[in-house]
Amino acid sequence: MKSPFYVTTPIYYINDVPHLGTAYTTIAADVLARYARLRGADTWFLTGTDEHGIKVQRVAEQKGTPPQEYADEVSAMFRATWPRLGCAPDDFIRTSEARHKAGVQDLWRKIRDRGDLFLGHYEGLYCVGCEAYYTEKDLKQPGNLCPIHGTAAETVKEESYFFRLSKYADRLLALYEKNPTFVQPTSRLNEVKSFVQAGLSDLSVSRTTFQWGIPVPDDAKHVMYVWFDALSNYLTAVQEPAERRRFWPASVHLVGKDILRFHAIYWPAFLMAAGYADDELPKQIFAHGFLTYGGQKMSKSLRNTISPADLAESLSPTVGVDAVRYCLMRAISFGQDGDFSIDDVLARYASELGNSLGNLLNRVQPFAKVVPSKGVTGPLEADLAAAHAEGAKAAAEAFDAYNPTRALDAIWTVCAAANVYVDKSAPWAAKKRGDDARLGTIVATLVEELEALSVMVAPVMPSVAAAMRAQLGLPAQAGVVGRDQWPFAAPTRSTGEALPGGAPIFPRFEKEKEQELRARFAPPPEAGAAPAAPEKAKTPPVAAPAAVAPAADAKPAVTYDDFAKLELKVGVVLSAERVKKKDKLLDLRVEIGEAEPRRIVAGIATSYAPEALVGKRVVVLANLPPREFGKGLVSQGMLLAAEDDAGIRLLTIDGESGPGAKVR
RNA sequence: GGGCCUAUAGCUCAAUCGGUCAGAGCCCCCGGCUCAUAACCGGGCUGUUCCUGGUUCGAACCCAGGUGGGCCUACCA
Repeated sequence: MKSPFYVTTPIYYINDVPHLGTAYTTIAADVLARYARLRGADTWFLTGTDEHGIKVQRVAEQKGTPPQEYADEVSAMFRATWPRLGCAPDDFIRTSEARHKAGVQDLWRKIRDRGDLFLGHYEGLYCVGCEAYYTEKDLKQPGNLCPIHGTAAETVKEESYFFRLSKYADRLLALYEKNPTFVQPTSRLNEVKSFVQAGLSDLSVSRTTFQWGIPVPDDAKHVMYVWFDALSNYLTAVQEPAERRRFWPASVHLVGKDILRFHAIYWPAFLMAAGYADDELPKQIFAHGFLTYGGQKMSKSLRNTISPADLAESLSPTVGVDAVRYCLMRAISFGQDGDFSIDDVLARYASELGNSLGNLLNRVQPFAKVVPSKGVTGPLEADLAAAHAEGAKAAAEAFDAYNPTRALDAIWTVCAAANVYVDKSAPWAAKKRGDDARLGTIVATLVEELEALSVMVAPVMPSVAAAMRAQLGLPAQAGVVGRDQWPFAAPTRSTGEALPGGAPIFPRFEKEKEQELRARFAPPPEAGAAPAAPEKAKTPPVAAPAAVAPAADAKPAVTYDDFAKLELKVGVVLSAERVKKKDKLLDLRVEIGEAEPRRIVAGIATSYAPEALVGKRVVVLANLPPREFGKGLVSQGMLLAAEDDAGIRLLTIDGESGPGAKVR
């Protein structure tokens, strides 16, 4: 019997909603789990939600609900999404559950008792009003102002527990050396290695500044910080009941490449520190790539428009989910970045699913209502059997290597061979000349091949597999531990069994429907042009903006002479373009009445589309020293603008004051 | 700017160790078939494998530099 197979997705942070990226990971995990079951492995598939932290606590407060209640709500939404995508996790863990809390605290104690957790101080920029740390990025510059309170964040030292990560660098490197497939794909392992080789610093793993988290054992004023809490889920989910412990260690943690570091470095280090031996560590971390949709990278705005579950349901209430799963697994080489689009879905639906697989099933139906007697086989049957054997083996090897893309490729090669077989064997000719024995052999052969295909397709397209089997008069198939059901050779059918047949599984779309789908799921026009995302505005800040608390924000008085030092001028924007790799910056040419227009780089791309700026009259601070942004990008001045939570608004001129007019 | 990844046919992507691998599917064209969802089968078409240099008997593959793209991070005068 195969050893147990335990596959996980990351637990998803409930600050976000399920989107294409999370769907991709979860579907991939589901595919691997279904495949493992088919092969007879004792299989466990885990997903869940990550629910603690300051962000969740704050959103809950703003809604006036207890964090647990808010978490219940969002977590339920995640849980409800997976069946809509054909995913059937065996367990769904939430970090706010008692079993998780107990498990994490247990892990904490083990590490503490072995001496790798120690009390120290965490230093960061802290807003008193929020009772929270921010990075400089989160704060408004200059001055590190809190976006909510408008007050300056202070550098504060806080008591914090630290994990002695630095101690594990050598053992981690040894692990990677000994087990080169620990991180997949291989190119990712190199990344991880070089990160570890560069040196690891100890990790702050607790906070005292918020309460929505898991209390540190014997020091309840501390709450565990994100990664310690979150990563542990893989372990805590298989602690109770005790028989579930057979699944540890995990066979593979599926993760996006953005969180690889945490899984490939922190997680094994935590486990090592808790006393786990190398063979008790997860066997593999598999980092998949990122998806773009229609060539565009995923963004907040896109997440809201492209819901894979909606796409699936619009496509077809019966097989839409399978079609989406198929396309995600087929079109995107697992482990690499890839693109997903409605055009691709429609093309593959028509060609690979409808014409190749679906139509094959229909080609058999007119010839028999029951499974005929198979009779003597010839070279054509041998060819098909050979193609089948090769394809089935290749597909299994690909699935074993967590490469569903290649597995599907191999399966479709078999499908093509079956179509060739129909052509060459020409059952219609046998029928015409009344050769029932030959016709029977051909139909029986095809029925058996179709059964094999229904099995091989099942991990990716479970409902299509079921529909195929129903038309072939076969019972639904289910995984049985210890029984390998992979069809290395096509199975045999008993003569006389019913072939119920049925309507095409992948009916062609009407032109109108296709157009409608294309329109509805077209990638949205270039994102980022919209002024101040309304999405953000719907979460009003707790306190009123800066004006209410002028004292906190006030600067020391200046003299008129100080003010007079500023050279402020009216400028007209001649051109504006985005700056590559710098999302927030726009590169502007502004005419301010000098010989040459000024080049000004302004951090306003989040609030202004470049096109909208051309011709605008703005106020320019003209006597600042040039500021270097790298790569020859030099700003010769700055634009005056007002800024609050709603975004950035440029100061402009009431009337026609020409370029160069002095502002005072 | 720092780190990492990536670039192959019009499109989406393959090519285990550098050596009959420059390939598949889609699109398009031609032919065949008629069981089937105007489906299927056969044939044809398109390549300076991003650029430049290097290593080698031999490079899509290795090395150096450059360019385009992506991700993380930084930037917000």
